[in-house]
Amino acid sequence: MARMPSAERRRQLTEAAIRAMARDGVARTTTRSIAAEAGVSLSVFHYCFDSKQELVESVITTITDHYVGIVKEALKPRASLEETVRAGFQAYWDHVRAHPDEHMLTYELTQYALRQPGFEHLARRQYELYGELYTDIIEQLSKTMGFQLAIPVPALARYLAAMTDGLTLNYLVLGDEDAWTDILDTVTAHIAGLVSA
Amino acid sequence: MARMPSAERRRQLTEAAIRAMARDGVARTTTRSIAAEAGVSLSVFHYCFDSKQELVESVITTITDHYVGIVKEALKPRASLEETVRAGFQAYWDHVRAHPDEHMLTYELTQYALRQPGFEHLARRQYELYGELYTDIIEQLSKTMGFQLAIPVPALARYLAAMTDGLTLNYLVLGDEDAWTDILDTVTAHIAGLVSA
DNA sequence: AAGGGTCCGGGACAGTTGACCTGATGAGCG
DNA sequence: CGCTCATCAGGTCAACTGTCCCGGACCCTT
Repeated sequence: MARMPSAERRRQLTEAAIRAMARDGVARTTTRSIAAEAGVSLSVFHYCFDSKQELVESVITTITDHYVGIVKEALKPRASLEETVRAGFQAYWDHVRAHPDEHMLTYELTQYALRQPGFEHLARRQYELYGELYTDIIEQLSKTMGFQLAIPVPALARYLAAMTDGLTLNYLVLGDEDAWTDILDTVTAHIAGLVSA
Repeated sequence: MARMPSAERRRQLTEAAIRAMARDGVARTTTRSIAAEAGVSLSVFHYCFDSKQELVESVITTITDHYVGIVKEALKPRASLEETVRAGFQAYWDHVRAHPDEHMLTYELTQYALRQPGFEHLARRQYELYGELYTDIIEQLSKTMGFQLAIPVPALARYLAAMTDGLTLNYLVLGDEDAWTDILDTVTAHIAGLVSA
């Protein structure tokens, strides 16, 4: 094995853990399978992390930040508001279809965190970041395109975050891509309707 | 312990498993803890179920049917459509607030089923039933109150199911009951707007 | 070149879990 | 009164998991 500083090894183990968890599920992912996925011995794992929980904490914060980056990336201002919203949803949706396991993992980790004593704050952080993410998007678009909202920004942000979350989970369970054109259209129209240009 | 036929004992063990899983989480629930919760010896468990998986299957179908019953119960026709929708959501929401663990369990079981080889169909069945549930509700209300829909019934049903699911999960993670008045109002208004009286 | 901190490997350990078995006891039904 | 079904206590077993220890290899500094 190539030697590398602990910090980098930690990052490598975190990435390996995400791959292993996305593939096998959180419950089936052991310290041994993570070490194997990273191509290092089990001892290295405990050299870099004091415990498995410490790694899971790293995994949760990493994948949450990653998720936020995905959504932020998806939304770029376009000609009309409706077009912007539609394209943003489409870009997000394309990512979900391309990496379903990774998105499924976010749900698993949420529940793992909620059940693990002392980890509840990580689950809350995850969903608070989702809310803040949509708050930022709304305010950014509001400045760029200029519109008034029918409801308070935090309420809209939370609604959008929750709805996107529910739609994603529903898709991950049921699949059936064709069914989503109508639904995304409905959502887009709704959002566009909530603002008055 | 009182003697009872195997079938009834199975039901009792299933209920005990739901309580134990809702309290401790699916991952921490062992055959021993379920037997203890039901107040029987571990032998009885294996007398009634060939394996733990057989019990989990029973748990998933039971809790899914239970959930469907809850939502069906929540929706009773009222004076106006908007009032009906609002009251239905409120009744459902009251149940979520009263039994958060039970609802959380439905999410855990979905993921358990998706990860357990041979159990994927149970997760799909769960979400298909959600879709059918809302389809029934829409058609029932459509007959009772008489209205036309702006989008296909299956699409609306799936959208409602997914949105409710997402809102519930968001609430279970973040809590903060006060924030939901605005959101439920928005949802209600949206649904009412999707139909033309 | 020598030393020491950093990193890595193999192996061992203790605890838990699901599954299974045995043998015995009781309750209720035909 | 049978005999079957249901229950129980107790223990065994193999597999797996997180954690830890010890020895050795590597690399940078002095």
